[in-house]
Amino acid sequence: MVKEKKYRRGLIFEEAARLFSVKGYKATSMKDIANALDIEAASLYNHIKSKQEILGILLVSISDKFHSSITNVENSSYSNKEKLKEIIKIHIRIVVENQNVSSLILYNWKYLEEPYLSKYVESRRYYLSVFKNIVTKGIESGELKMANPWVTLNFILSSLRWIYSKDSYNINQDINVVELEKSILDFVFSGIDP
Amino acid sequence: MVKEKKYRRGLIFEEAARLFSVKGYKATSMKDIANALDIEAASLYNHIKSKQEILGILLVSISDKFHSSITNVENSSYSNKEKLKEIIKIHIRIVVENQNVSSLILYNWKYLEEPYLSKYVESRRYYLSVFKNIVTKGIESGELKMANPWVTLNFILSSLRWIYSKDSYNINQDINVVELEKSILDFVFSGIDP
DNA sequence: TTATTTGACTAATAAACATTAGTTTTTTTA
DNA sequence: TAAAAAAACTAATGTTTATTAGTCAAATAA
Repeated sequence: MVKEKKYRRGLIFEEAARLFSVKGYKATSMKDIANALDIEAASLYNHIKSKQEILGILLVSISDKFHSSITNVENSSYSNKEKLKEIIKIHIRIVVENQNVSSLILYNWKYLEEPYLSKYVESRRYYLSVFKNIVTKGIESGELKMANPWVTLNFILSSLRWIYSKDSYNINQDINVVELEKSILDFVFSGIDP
Repeated sequence: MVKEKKYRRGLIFEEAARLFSVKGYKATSMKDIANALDIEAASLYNHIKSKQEILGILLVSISDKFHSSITNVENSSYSNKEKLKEIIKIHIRIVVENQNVSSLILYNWKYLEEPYLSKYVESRRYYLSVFKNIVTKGIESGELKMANPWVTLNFILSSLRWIYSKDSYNINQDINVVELEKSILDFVFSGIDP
């Protein structure tokens, strides 16, 4: 054995996440992952059950983070508007701190199979329903602009999408996370008009 | 020959675009496309050169639409703010009218190979640079909120992303294109605050 | 009607793929 | 130092993949 034992499995997940994120799940072969770790493809199976298991565990882990964070906010005593701000901030943090895994949410969750698929879809559905609920109540109470809640929800979530990709945003380069949060919150709440 | 001759090639592109959009380029096999058209996979090659050619032509065609639309706006005599509004409107129209092909822009352009890749990347680069230029000038002239032009650009473009996907937005169901344009412009310019 | 073109077919190929089985080497533990 | 466990290896499997070659039938043009 050349590499330290304990972290082997973790390294596989890390490297797989990076490759899935760059090339996509389907375009990443077991050989690609193995090469990146300087071992043979077959050796991966001493640590993991299947390629599908890697994707499944990665996506369930990240959706758990979103799940628990929105539950915390929902159970807080904030106003709807404050809840929304908090959700957006935490959303940004989770994505920035788990860039490779997070980006799988945008596209590669498609390639999940059972039982991971059901778990993931349910977790996502829950997140969206709590999010939408807060938006709806915010609109009803006049804290947010009168508009279609579905469109509002999609606008907010969608406007966060660019932070998922490394080409359009590099954390260590242009702007830090705090500034990023501030800019995005400002845009989402008051738009680009001066 | 059972099917009408003239439209065969067009139908292949149409069906491929639909499948690429739903399953992804890598996960769509030539057999999938052929099955959807009730022919054998090998028969496709009487009409097209390769799977890669299909993706290439689809993506070049849509990026040409974006290219020419932004050139038209850039050459107009509108103010920067009006230009921006116009770009957003046209962007929405193009996506709504070419949903399957447009959605390939978000992810599947990754699978382009040369010479399509270079053409596509250059066209995209041009679009972004003109867009950013208008944003930058808008900020400098005080027509837009003082902020990082790069962040502003990404916020705007990103906030349009949800209209690419059919699950989150169905044209014939909830809301029509004109309403959609109105809502999005309102959110982008003045945010969700009342 | 005949000749030509178009578009379907079958069959075959070579490469890439995820995964299994069995073996050997390396590391850790007792 | 010996035994146990962990993790690498080689070899092989069956499947799926895009694509080519060659053939044949139907539609169109002469």
